[in-house]
Amino acid sequence: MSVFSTRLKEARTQAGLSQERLGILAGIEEASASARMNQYERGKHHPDPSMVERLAKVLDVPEAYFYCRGSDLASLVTAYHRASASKRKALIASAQDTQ
Amino acid sequence: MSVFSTRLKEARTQAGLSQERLGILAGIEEASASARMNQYERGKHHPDPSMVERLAKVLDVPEAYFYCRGSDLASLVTAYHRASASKRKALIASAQDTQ
DNA sequence: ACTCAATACTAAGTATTCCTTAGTAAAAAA
DNA sequence: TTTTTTACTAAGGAATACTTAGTATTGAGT
Repeated sequence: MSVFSTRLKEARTQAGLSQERLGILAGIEEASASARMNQYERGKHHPDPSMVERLAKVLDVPEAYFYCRGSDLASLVTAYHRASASKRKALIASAQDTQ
Repeated sequence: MSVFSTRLKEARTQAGLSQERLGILAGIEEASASARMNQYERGKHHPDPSMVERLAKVLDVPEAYFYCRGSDLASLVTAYHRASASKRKALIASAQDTQ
């Protein structure tokens, strides 16, 4: 399965949403939400950037999350996304310093 | 301009490559590398995941980099990508702990 | 086990987007 | 200024996504 599919399913199940419900919340027509979301999650098709943005918003993850290969990086970007401004600053700072 | 376009140009110029040269290094036919890369960088078209992967490899960034809205997150994921295993571990750890 | 409802999934055709071709425009180097 | 490199674009053919119309599968309730 593709990285995108894996992360999408991960975040969706975490949020406790069905494929169809997530699609509707992200603005897809009711009639096609189920099929489209399933195609994304099975890796049959890949959504365009504006759909990725809407999915990210509903799931409270940054768009970058969907493209993280390792679960370690995925958790890092999600933690950063959900963190306070001061914690974000601390993370950036420690990422910058060599060693 | 789209987030993708912005990050692509940023990493390409950082690497000191022309649009065409980057495209060729990423495996695009010489004849169409210039046009395609320009379309990506101007936001006219968006490459599929396998092309994103090849561009990321050439530019030494994680795929997620191209989808980072803020330059702060972009620098975080790039730093993580280029860091040693032990530094990665440290970043993950500090991201996990609350506060 | 059986039924009903919800959820997951799929094929096929139309709609949309991308990739290639064939160039022009702009910038940099000689 | 001329040449070369780099950036950029329109248009059509090629490939991919979206919609429709369903079929499986799972889970809850009886």
